[in-house]
Amino acid sequence: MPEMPEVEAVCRRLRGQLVGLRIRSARVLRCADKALEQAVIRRTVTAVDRRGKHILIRLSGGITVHVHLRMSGNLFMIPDHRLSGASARIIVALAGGTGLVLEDPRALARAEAVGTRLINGEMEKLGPEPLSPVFTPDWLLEKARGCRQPAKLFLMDQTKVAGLGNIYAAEALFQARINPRKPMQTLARMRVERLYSAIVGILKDAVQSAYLAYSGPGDFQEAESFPLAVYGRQGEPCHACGATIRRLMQGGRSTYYCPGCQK
DNA sequence: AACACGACCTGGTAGC
DNA sequence: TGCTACCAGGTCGTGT
Repeated sequence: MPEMPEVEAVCRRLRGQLVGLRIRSARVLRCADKALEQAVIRRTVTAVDRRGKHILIRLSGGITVHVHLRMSGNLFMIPDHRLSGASARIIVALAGGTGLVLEDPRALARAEAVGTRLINGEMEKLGPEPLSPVFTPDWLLEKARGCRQPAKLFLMDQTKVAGLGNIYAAEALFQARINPRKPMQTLARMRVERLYSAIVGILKDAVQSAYLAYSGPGDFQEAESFPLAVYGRQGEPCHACGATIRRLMQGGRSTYYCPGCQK
């Protein structure tokens, strides 16, 4: 479910509530190896970082809890660690009695306790953060050169740009008026620049709205107040040109696009 | 190298 | 109502 903006909202919220707290105990029900319980006990949370869609909870002693929410995961604090919900997969009891919960009805989320240096090395394999200065039109242009990948799959590829998922990739392509099937190498410079602007613009807005809407528990769908131009709208008219929004399959996922606007 | 596809999981919903 | 089929914001491993 969550893409970068939702993961960012999760991290910002956790950062304020979790940093400085000591872990009393942890209970792994699913989604992680049992070894995590012993790896985190009696350690203190020093920071909460994000890289792409990955959440990195830094602990004292050079340990990081690496969490990926995948499709339906959520991570939030509860006032009492004994009162977690039905789909709680990992429950961490903190000093003061509060709790940190990894919740995921589908149990596809994953967590692991690893060495901080090791996981930082792994994260280097990801593409740049789209809202960081490293991500530039030239960088995108360079990556697009000689790349035969369809534009949609390129945007979903976390080693190209970190954090875009199925929704925002589709929305960015719509805004840039690029057909999702178009191979990256065939895009003229101007269109790549337009794509760059669309990615940055959409993610900035989405981060803002995800942060304002996100309250911890509950799901992101309800919290989603970001206006979607094409995603999930197949059969409906395009707001820009009136053509019917279509759905196609790419890499086993649905892609939504406007055949009138996106050439 | 570049793709397709199944696996991992459960829940919601549309259609009969 | 109750069943089935399909769909879901992600990633990985395997096979062609």
